[in-house]
Amino acid sequence: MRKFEDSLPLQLLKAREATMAYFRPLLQENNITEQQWRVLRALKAYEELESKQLADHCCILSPSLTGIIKRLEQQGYIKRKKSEEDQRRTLLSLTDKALNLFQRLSPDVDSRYRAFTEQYGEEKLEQLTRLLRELTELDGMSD
Amino acid sequence: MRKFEDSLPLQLLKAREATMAYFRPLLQENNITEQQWRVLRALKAYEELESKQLADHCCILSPSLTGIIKRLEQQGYIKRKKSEEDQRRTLLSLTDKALNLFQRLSPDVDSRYRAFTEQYGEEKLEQLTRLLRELTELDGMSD
DNA sequence: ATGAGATTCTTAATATCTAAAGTATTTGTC
DNA sequence: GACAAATACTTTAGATATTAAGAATCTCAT
Repeated sequence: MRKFEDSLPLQLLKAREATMAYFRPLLQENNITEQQWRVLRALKAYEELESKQLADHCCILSPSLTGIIKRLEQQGYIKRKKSEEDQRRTLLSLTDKALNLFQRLSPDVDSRYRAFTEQYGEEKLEQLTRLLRELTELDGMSD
Repeated sequence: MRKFEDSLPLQLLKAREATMAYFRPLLQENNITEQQWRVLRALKAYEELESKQLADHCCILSPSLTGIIKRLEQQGYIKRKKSEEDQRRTLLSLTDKALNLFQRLSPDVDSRYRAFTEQYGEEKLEQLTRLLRELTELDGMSD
């Protein structure tokens, strides 16, 4: 069996931690969790999404998302409405408060991202991104 | 700000999911969680560890590890003893039951790992490993 | 029109994450 | 040798992950 430290899942976990180290302080200062931030960013990118689609984009399971949505709604960052055509569906979108948050944080996010890119190397980042995409597209055993 | 799908943390998360997809079924069949498996593997590699060291190796925070240890102990996979020199320290190691588990699962783990390597490509895996290591060693903002 | 099956979302139960506080033990200093 | 600071671990509280089950709604063949 592979040596413990050579485990690919563990390496990916550590790499993710190292990357998040650049952004976590900013999120904490603004009382936003990592998952909340992921949800907000997805909604910013797609304007309006159903809960299921949002879960897929964010890699968060529906039951987890239910709670995250509830708390984000209480904090006034997102709003929900029932779909007209299909009463099962819930449509989610950002509030002005959330849009303001992005306005306020974007510069800092960008500068932290630049700091990371400079330290790691732009070329290596592109290579890494390509390798990760190819890995993700494998998905040879998805249920 | 970077496009949502281009977020490196998200890419790393998805890549980890894709990788785990190869091994998760095996763990589930044996009623072992992902974190438990990580802890068991670390203890197999290092024979005997203090709780703190184990937490570092596994990328699990101490408070989480406390519960994981407790459940693994109840299931008879690990044993603990107090250090003689320093009564604060807890020394952890695997039981025979855990060693048997490895004997039983290793062939399956290996074959799943080979399946993954063949599909992804050995050369790409080495490249990826190198890039991930360099990323992890950055750690330019760790507290 | 209707009932079986599918789809969307939620609830429930248990495990884990995270930050903060608490406990026990040890170390360094005076 | 007493005592403040450091260390190892646990506990607590709130948020999230995971699986299974439940509730509401929709689809479709009959």
